[in-house]
Amino acid sequence: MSIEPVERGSKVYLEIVKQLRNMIEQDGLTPGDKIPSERELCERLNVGRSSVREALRALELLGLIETRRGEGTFIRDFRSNQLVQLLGTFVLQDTKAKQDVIETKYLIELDCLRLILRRNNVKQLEDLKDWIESCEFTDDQFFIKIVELADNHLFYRIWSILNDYYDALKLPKMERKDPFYASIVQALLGGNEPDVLRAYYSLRKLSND
Amino acid sequence: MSIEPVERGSKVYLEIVKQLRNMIEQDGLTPGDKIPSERELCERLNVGRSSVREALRALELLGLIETRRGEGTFIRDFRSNQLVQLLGTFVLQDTKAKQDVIETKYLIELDCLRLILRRNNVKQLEDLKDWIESCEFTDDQFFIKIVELADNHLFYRIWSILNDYYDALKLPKMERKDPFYASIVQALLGGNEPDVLRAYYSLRKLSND
DNA sequence: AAGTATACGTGGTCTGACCACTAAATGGGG
DNA sequence: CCCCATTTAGTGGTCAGACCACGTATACTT
Repeated sequence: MSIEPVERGSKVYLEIVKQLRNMIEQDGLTPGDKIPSERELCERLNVGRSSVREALRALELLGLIETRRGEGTFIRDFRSNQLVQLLGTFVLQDTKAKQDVIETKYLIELDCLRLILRRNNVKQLEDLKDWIESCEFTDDQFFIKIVELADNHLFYRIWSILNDYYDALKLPKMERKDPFYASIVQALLGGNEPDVLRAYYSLRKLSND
Repeated sequence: MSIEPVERGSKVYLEIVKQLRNMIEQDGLTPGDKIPSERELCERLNVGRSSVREALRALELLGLIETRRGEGTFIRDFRSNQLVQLLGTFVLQDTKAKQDVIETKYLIELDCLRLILRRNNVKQLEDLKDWIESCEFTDDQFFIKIVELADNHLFYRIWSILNDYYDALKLPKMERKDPFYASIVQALLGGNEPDVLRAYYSLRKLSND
């Protein structure tokens, strides 16, 4: 466990990333927890500090860990981005990729609406209805609630990432259009899928082909 | 351009990432092109080699560049980037919920079927039809083709990850059921969404509520 | 001219040395 | 006894230099 196998062909820093992953999993570390110091990792894994740092810096740029000088390195809440902004400038210049982001975001939102229909939890929908009537909110905030109600953790993660990408792309943000949101919720309460889809398409100004 | 400002508070390796981005943009570098060597970057930016390497390793883990020992560092075709893959393994790590994996996988497969309908590329569908009639294939292989035809790179990546997890969960694999696949393709050719959904539900033995 | 041996440039890694910063241990004054 | 200033140990941040392993281009030999 403490030894770093030669792993010919593989780079040391990638091995360290792997080891860190195991470490996190086995020790059950969660966001906020501290991981061993750089120097301790050197000893435990029998590698140089530079290699450890290469691994940590990479994970940091990915937004998976956070380092505080003088304190240590900590696991981060992956939901938060950091990476998207970077990717936005590097990768997403490709228009096809942009289009994919938008398309995927919308389709997952639709999937979540369908899931909510399937769950058929009236109480939660009533709460949602009260919420949209009682306060101001953005498009993001509304769909965060939608995705949460869909009660599928994977979709939640994926949607969050996509939403961050969406922001990074500097795509025009939806302005508030309360009646549309209300009609979506109403359709959800009605339990009729076509109505829900129609309401969503209206909001997004899409044809419902 | 050649000097690295102090940028107090910011870390050097992040500055280098930024500089590299500018460099790539200004010089119009595209995938496959070579970027300056580590030692040259040290000089040009007045920083230590370790810092340069931290930046490069981070970008490498993101899949944005590729390094070949003895040759140099090259810009990579990010369309095939492993970022989502890597992020996936981290993000999914704590989400062992089998149900979510299955549900998400199926819903994305459905989304892809809808996308194919929307694309309405008859030729590709004809090719697919020929393929399923002419050779043996597994459920995976069939849906790989489906997801490819959907022509959305993000869905392709996400589905691949989910499929890997599906395997890892040791969930029962679909045995070949040719007539079902044929009917899905037939429905796609027909261009009628309800038919497609019905065919898919039959394959997966789901009720189409 | 072809094939081989050498030299050079590249990334890969380790070590040791500082610095800046934080937090815990220490100790003295009330 | 307690509180606050000081010291101290530990942490990340950065740099410099030294090797190594590998690929390529060069020069040399045949």
